[in-house]
Amino acid sequence: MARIRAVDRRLFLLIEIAARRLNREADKRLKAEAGVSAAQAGVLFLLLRRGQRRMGSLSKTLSLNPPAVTGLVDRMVRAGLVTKTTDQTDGRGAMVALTAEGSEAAERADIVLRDLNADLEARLGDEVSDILHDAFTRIVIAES
Amino acid sequence: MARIRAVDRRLFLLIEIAARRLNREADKRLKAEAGVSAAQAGVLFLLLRRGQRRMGSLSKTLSLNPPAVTGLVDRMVRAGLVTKTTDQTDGRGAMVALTAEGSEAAERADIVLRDLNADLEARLGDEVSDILHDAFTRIVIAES
DNA sequence: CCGGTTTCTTTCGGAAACGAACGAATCGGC
DNA sequence: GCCGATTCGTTCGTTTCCGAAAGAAACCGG
Repeated sequence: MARIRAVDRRLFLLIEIAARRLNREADKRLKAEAGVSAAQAGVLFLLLRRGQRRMGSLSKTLSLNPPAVTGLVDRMVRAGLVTKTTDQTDGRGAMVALTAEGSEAAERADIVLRDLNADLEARLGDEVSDILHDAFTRIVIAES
Repeated sequence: MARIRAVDRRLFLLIEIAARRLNREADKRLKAEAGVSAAQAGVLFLLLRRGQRRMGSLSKTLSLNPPAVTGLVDRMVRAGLVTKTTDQTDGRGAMVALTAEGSEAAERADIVLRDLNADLEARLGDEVSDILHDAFTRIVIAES
């Protein structure tokens, strides 16, 4: 409790700490139950829901700098989760798609994410969850 | 907007993306106006408010793993912002304290943080800010 | 059809974070 | 007083992310 008061009235710092905790918890569970990291799960989730996507699209959707996407996808290719090929309609673009193995991992990750989400929302309560959802959606949309 | 729907109903992913955005924005402003990174600002803020602290205390308060604190503080020592000495009362402990230069940087960082906080709260509104504050405090406290 | 611009991605160097494993110092039971 | 257990911090190797700059491909005005 005393620990909290130290960052009291700095919502910004509080969000960083909370995000770190949530990410650590999610990463641990995802690695144990789906065999992928939290960052990789974000990519898998998108590909599962929206189909194959270009690097730039992943970068924008996940709000990651292009170099971060390059590294992340490269490790996923090495792990056999996705393939990276040249976009047929635009030779500059690189298209990322799930492999069979990647699809299975994505399904498992999806279950874990759903579970984590349920836990989190249960901890917060429905009303607060909705407000948080709106607030963060606004932050993510803002100046995009 | 379409971009948001992709992570819709995954509060967890939304928080991660939002935290990344906020951190990137804060890091840029802190580097420009206070000459320190966002991670360093967190340490400076704590030392300014609570006085010298041991590594383990920083680790717990900021919810960072011990190795992360070692690296962070080492870079800050190299930058002349803090000193690291052996705790007099316990030879195992390492005490971290602000230098004169560090104090000045901490004051500047504090101003920037206050500013960022005001921006964020203005964007969210008072009521939502309070709810968010409570919610994240609960997350940070939980199972600590 | 061709040089310049724009768009997309990668390379580079560094900061920040993690888990696992290790060494040093203290503490506690005997 | 001593020795095992605990606590504290660091080292190691890896992942994830950033900004800046370079490289490659497509587009476009003349």
